[in-house]
Amino acid sequence: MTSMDKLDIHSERDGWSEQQIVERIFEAVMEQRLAPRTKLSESMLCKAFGVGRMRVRRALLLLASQGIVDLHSNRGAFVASPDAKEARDVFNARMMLEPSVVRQLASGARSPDLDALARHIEREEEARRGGERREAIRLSGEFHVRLATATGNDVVARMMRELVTRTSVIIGLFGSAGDSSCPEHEHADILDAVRSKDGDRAETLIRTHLALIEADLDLSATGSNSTDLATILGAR
Amino acid sequence: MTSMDKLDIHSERDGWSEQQIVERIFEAVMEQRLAPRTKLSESMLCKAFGVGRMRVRRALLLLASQGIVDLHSNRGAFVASPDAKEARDVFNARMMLEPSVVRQLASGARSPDLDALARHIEREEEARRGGERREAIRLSGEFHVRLATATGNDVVARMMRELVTRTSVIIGLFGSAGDSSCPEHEHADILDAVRSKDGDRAETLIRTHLALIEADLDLSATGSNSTDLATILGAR
DNA sequence: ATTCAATTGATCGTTAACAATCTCGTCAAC
DNA sequence: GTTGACGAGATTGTTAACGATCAATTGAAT
Repeated sequence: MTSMDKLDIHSERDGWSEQQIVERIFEAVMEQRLAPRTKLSESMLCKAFGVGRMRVRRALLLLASQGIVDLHSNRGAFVASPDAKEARDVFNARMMLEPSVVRQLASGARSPDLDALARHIEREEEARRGGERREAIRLSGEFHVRLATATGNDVVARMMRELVTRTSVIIGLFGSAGDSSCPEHEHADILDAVRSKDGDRAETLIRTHLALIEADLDLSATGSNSTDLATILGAR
Repeated sequence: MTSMDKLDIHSERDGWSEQQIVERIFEAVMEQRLAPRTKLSESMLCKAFGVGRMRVRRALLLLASQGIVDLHSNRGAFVASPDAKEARDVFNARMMLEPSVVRQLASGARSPDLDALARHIEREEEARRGGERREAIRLSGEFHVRLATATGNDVVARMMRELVTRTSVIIGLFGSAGDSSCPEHEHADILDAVRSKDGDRAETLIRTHLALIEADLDLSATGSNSTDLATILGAR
């Protein structure tokens, strides 16, 4: 139960609660259906969700506090477009957290949680085989979140959720041509290491896993801001 | 530059900006001037800061998203009162992050940053000697935040800021009689280890440092929520 | 043709009033 | 004496309208 869950659930009889709105935008960003720099106009969201401006603004403020969207005074909300440094910071933070997470899981994790992870990996590979790219991307990120939630630590779980989502934005921006979701069997390997209580191996595996994902990025490329140039010089 | 800093600064000609309000409440909580479960009524805050209800609500929502305050529908905002599990989760999260932070600093940190940390420790001991308990508590927590900011990783710095503040609340709730701020020379020792590029020692020192602080808590005590009774008795 | 300035249109930030909900004090019934 | 319901008061959630700010367009002058 993170602090967020402590917020009382508002009446949902009409429209969507703001948490649901946050969730939807969260997922859309993770699935890369909402591209960075996409404008999220208030009135647009109001109509889309059928709610008042209040809830939309609260949702946007919440998303902004998590680095998913950027707010510009009197100009509106936009899907975040992190620069190269921010990308490195996010990966660095994950490099700090995730090895400890899997090590802790290897030390002692509940079987049901591990089984759920195994099922998750199955769905993941299923989606990948089925060619459902969006679903595969989403599930691939969600796996890391589930690793964190499996520790039972809600604080860490919330942090990972935020970091993974920001990673999705980063991959969308800096991902090279190759399929951004390239874990292949890596997730399964990590889970195997956890199951055999080999903390060292699990830690090493997830380290190389993260390093691989980061290495697949082209951080020197057109930082986020150059989108401005593209927009100005190009179409529109 | 964290994502928060990307938010444009609003006009400050009248009253305080919401970020300033957040900062003030943040500090008040860290200095334990605002006790857990303290009600933060909107109208009260409006008068206190001389701003409209809008800014107060945005500030409260932001604080709620960071676990500093709890929001209850139609009842208002209250300073968070974490339970024992939440306390353990926060310390666990810090145990995951901070060793990596000091190890990274030991690997390579800029001298000016380390000098600033040294000066900070001086002010800290000065405040402790001077008997300024509040300032000592605040500086003691801020030291850990400054460690994180010294890495140059804004994402990690923001996380640490949140974790440290929540730790302040936790100490206020579960701290045993003894002075909660008992680091003595530990901060200086950690900085020494970092300066001599002894990553292993720095990691060990901060681990024991955190363990000591956590051990000083009485987590079995009357958790924050006397609602425990209701929960224990099976109410709800 | 290019540049600069003013106008226009749209969007956001703020305020004020209204409606819904909860707390607390009072009072009657058991 | 305790328990339950009830109503006044206060506080929050929501809505609607206003004012402010910024981007884009239009137009003229160089």
